Amino acid sequence: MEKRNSQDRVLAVLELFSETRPLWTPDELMRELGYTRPTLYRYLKSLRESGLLMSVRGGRFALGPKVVEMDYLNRRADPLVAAAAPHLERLTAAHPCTALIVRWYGDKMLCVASQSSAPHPVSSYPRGRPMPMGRGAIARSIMAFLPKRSLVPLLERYADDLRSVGLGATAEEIAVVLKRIRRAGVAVAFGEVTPGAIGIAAPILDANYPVASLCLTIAGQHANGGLIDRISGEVRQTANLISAEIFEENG
Amino acid sequence: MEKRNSQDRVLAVLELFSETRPLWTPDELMRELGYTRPTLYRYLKSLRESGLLMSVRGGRFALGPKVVEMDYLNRRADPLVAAAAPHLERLTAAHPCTALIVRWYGDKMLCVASQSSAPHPVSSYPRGRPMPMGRGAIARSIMAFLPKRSLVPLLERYADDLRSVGLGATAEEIAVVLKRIRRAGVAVAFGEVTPGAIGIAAPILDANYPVASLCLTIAGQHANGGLIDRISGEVRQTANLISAEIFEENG
DNA sequence: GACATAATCTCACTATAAGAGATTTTAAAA
DNA sequence: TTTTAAAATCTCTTATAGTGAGATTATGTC
Repeated sequence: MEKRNSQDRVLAVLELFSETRPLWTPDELMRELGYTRPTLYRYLKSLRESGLLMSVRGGRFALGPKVVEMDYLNRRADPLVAAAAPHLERLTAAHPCTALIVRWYGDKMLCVASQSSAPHPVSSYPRGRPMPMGRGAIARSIMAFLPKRSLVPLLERYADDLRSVGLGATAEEIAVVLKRIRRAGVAVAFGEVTPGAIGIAAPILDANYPVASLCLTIAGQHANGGLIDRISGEVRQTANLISAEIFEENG
Repeated sequence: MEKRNSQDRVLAVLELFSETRPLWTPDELMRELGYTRPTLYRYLKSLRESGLLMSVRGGRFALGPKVVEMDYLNRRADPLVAAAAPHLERLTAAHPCTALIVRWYGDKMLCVASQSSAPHPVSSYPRGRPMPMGRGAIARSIMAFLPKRSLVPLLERYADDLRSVGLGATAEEIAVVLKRIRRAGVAVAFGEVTPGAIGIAAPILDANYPVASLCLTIAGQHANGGLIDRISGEVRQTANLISAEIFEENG
């Protein structure tokens, strides 16, 4: 891997922790990162002392309590979470549904706020869990607004998923679909993430860049075309309100 | 402040974010940390690119989405959270109460898991929010087991709080109370954190060091001496089970 | 007590970080 | 639109720290 400065090297340790691999031994970290033993132990010492990592049984490391505290601070401070809360309240009062705010960062999407008025809400993607990028309304509502330079690598990476949900077989076909979504200002997906559910999502934009998406999920069995159209309008409008409130001047 | 290595200097930026001050401008960060402008901007660039910080309106920074994702990973990976879950389930089924696991790290306590069977549970201390150190059963259950070297600075720092809840007026008096708690293996507090509530807490120990506490909170109006004694026994026993399961060999 | 592994230390060498000051970019005001 | 101010980045010299090989210590197991 290319040479990096020291601060990036220590932060790179944190990048390794994932859902499929939440625990690491020092030897594994050394091998994966290419660091020597003294270097890695110096970084682990700093990360442990700051609370970002903690030791767990078997000589392994996990993300630590500082992370738990910082997430609490983020929940409290994120203007997007604050601005969205009354809108989620209103939308879930108006329809039996789940309403989510999903942030797009780096190349991941994750839910940062949600409310539900559905009878038995079960969230496969609770706050913080990265969502699948190649499928669903949320992903498409974001992709539709990404600049080409960011979009092209994503389309390549998720080509199989995009093909398998019937979005298109070629880059040209996919581009056509995304253009249509951009014009509509909203994306709709049927059962792509959660079987039997309809997702309706619109992007939240900061200077035309999609930083997040607002999504409503409803049960397929209750839906007809008219309802979907109405909810689509509300979702688009609400996403625009949130965008204006946070990211436009004099908002 | 004393000289620190680069990795600690960059992590020190993250330390500044707190509940009372969740947003910072670069100028404020420079002043508080004593860093020059180019140095701080280099650190901010790394932290922003890793997702640990994000820009919000008005040229300020907040903790970013990476923190939200890492908290999710911590919830999934923390063996304490996993080991405690069935016990919290059992305890909240047996009594109308709120049951919590609170981790002790650095000099802070924060809730990492909770369940409630109380009729109207309202948590003043949701996951991640630091809890007051000078008052309540949880704090005392932890303090009672801290080594003297860690305990003495804490007693000094929270002397006023400790006095105002009637624990003792002098270090000697407080030491007597903490010794009694250590012998009992459990601490009980009446209305010190949440008015009208009784807290009953026992430490979770790793090699005799208190890394966490298990606490049950019940409504004061339902309690009598016999119930408190019974719940105290269950809390102590459950905390010991959890300690054994996670921190003792062949657990 | 012996042995193996985990973790830390030492120090010479190498590389990078820091920061003063300059420059560029961005935002705001006129 | 222009001007001004502030935010942010860049350059480059100097100073400092980081790296890692190998040694040593600490810890755990048999």
